[in-house]
Amino acid sequence: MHYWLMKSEPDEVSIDDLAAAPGQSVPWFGVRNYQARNFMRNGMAIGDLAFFYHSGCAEPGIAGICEVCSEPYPDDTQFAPDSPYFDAKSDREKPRWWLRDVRFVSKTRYLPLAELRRYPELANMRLLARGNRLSITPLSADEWAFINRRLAEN
DNA sequence: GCCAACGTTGGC
DNA sequence: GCCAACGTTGGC
Repeated sequence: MHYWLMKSEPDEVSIDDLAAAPGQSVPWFGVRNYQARNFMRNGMAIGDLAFFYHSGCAEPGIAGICEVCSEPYPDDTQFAPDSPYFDAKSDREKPRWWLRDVRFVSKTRYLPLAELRRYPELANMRLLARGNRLSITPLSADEWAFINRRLAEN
């Protein structure tokens, strides 16, 4: 079992959108970074849990929890010329970009990035590393447990 | 294989 | 809107 943090722009897919989706699950489309792709394709397993993080908004932070619920498969948007995620260099024989489906688990209290930064226990968290831009990052079991305790407060 | 230029991410 | 940091591209 591994733990993850997955960023989504709430304008595109928010935690509420995930909860309202058919089957309460969505394909995690649009990842165009090899490291993040490798985490999804090779690092994840069905049943892994992830924090659902809102980024690119006024106050970024953790908004809920989701669960990996499919094996990896090619991201369709890479083949759609009218999609912002279209990749002309990918082809169906050998797709570049892979994704998994994630399913809604719960909505949490909103835990802002600024609060995450205040906890010394999270000093080594990948998300908080200087200049980090990865949209999918792993968490240690300790980090996962610590954040869950903070979420249970208030 | 190096590295400069460029485009993108994402917090502020 | 700004800009620091990063990943990718492509010329050499």
